[in-house]
Amino acid sequence: MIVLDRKPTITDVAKLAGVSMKTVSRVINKEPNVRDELRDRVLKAADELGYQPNFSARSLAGVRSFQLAYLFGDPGGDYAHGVQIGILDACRDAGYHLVVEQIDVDAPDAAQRTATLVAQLRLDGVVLSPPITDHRGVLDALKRAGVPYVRIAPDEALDGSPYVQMDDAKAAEELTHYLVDLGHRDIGFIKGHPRHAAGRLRFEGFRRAMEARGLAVQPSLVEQGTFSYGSGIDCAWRLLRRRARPTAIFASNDDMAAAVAAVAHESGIEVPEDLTVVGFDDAPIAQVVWPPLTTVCQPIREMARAAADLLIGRAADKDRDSWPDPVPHRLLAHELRVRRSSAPPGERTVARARR
Amino acid sequence: MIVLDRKPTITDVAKLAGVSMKTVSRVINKEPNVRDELRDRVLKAADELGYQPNFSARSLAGVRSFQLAYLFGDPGGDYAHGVQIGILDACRDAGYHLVVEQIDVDAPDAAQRTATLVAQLRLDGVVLSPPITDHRGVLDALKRAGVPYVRIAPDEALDGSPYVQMDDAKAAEELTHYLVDLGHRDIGFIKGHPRHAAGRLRFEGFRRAMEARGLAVQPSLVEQGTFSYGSGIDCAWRLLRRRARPTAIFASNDDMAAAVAAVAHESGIEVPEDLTVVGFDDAPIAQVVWPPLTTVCQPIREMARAAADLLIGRAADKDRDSWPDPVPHRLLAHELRVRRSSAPPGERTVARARR
DNA sequence: CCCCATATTGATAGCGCTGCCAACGAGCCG
DNA sequence: CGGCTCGTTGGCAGCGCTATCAATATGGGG
Repeated sequence: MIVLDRKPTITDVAKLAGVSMKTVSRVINKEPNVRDELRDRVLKAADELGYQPNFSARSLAGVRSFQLAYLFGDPGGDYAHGVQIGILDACRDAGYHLVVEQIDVDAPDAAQRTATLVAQLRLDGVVLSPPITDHRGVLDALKRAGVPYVRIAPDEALDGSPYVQMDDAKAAEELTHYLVDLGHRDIGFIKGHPRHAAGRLRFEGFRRAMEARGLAVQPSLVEQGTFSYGSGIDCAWRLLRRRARPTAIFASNDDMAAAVAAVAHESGIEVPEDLTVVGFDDAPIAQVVWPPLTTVCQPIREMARAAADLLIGRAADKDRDSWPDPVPHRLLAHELRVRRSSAPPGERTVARARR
Repeated sequence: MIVLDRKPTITDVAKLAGVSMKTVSRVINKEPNVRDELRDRVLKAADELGYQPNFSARSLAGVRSFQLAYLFGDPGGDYAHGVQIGILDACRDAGYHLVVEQIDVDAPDAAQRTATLVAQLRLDGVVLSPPITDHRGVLDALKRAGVPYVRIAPDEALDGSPYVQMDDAKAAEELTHYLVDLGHRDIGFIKGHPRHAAGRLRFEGFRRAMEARGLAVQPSLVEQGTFSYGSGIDCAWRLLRRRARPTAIFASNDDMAAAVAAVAHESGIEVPEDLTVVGFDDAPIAQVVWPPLTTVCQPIREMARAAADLLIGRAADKDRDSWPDPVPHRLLAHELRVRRSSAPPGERTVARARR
């Protein structure tokens, strides 16, 4: 181990290894056409000096920056945090760094903020998650700047950019079939935020499954939520104080399902004895409320990882200035998680619902 | 608005404004000693071109990078997310960017990962939150690299670096006094992770308050948790199946308090009628369990903001290569949040506890 | 045995910006 | 009025790296 009075540069490594700077650069960047002997010498020299490339210089001089950015909207979310962890997994493996930025979807300057970000930082790619994944202005700013981006769980998939998603509709179908198989007929549904694709798709899956079983979706049992716990509380009250109360409630996410459980509890309705409650996402809250929620596990972390990997892979593929055709996308598998918030409807509750 | 066929550079702005690059640089960086007239001309030119400085070039050429990093350990946490939002608030205002990195405290390469990070990226500062805020190896790596850092809620405050915290002990004292004032005498306590300062301080505050009121801390009513929901479950079981059950339980954070509420519920013990449960932090979970938890609001976001502001302020203060004396630190105010999980002990429960 | 395609290596010119220092004028003191 | 400081502006080197292209070596076909 050799210690310099300053951070070692590529020049130091080159001198020590007795090769040119360019050869060192080739080795560091794993470029081909370097003899094994030289490669070893360079690697050894770099190791002895504890050399680490300077990312600012790299991105200034070259076409790659080894930097991704993650734009998220929701300042509160487990969701955003999960996505971030997934991206970081990918970055760690690829030697990338991650810059994060929080952008309020409803702020008028969302697009401007995005434009500024990509103008100041050379980025190899940007990952977007809902709700900004569907923000026109943000997408346009990215497109104009020529920065590749991948959308997670996008609304209109067809903006020509790659995306990563799970099959929300199919998962909702499966969950609904599960409820019907338990014996539920009068199933309440709490929709998600109208602007989120996931919300629409989950309802669509529910609708399809009900239809497939010859059951009607009763409009009076469908409430419009926004994915927030608070909206779940409101919807739950409306649903539970009907005289013909449903025997099961399908909430479009776990936050709202947790809210339903809370309202039920407060109303003296036992879950799952008097009411089955199911959620969606398998968020942390699902295992922390009483009873733990039956839900669908959304592979957030894996989706985010896949998104970042697409970006990193593309950046590695030099001299490409557009995505391959067809545009890459990934569909990740979900999984039904049956916990204690679901059970067959009791006699009592069926009678009440039928009344 | 003038459009070039490439991103405008400082040279473009200089030409348009009819001044030297250096003057543009001065204006962009808000340096003094530029005549107002020139400043206006430069600003106007920059605006017309839509000029944005290139951060890579800035950090390569200069001594500032306008970049902070946030190192966090816990991959699951609301806490880490809250801190991040606070840092982003500060960054947004100061025109900084934030790089994030997740480092497992227990991984043997934590220090190495930190060293690599700071060797690759020129950083104006690093924010640390528990538990890595107390990781010796990480702190040493930062010190060796000469990168300023601020610790949030540090354990041993005296490593000579600035820190931001709340008064955990005092808050715990207040919460305990509140419980005693309600009439509770037999109060169970669930400690936090032994390696976290916050855990120790909260217990210390509890102990002091009990002593001040002439009450004994019963060792049999003190359990060691780890801040996790799961550990809360275990501790709650142990506490609640004693024949002399406490009338109140003080959990060192909200996750564990939520666990206590869940166990109580499962055991047929009503909260708060049969058992008062209080937590700490005012995490999202506190308002999402039933009943909502009485807790102490920890100003995470503000603490993080303050930490980032210290770093940014120091970076702005050119040619300083160490912190001013005395080393800056901030103590932020907490607040008691009384919700529905706490009530005076009922006759029945007092009788049982006394038995 | 020569020529050209291919593999391997090096020299050099910047990338866009800031640090340093020189240049210049104005104001001030003695 | 000389010599000084201070405020203001510009010139230029160079941060650490990669892209480009030239230079050289290697090998096969004609």
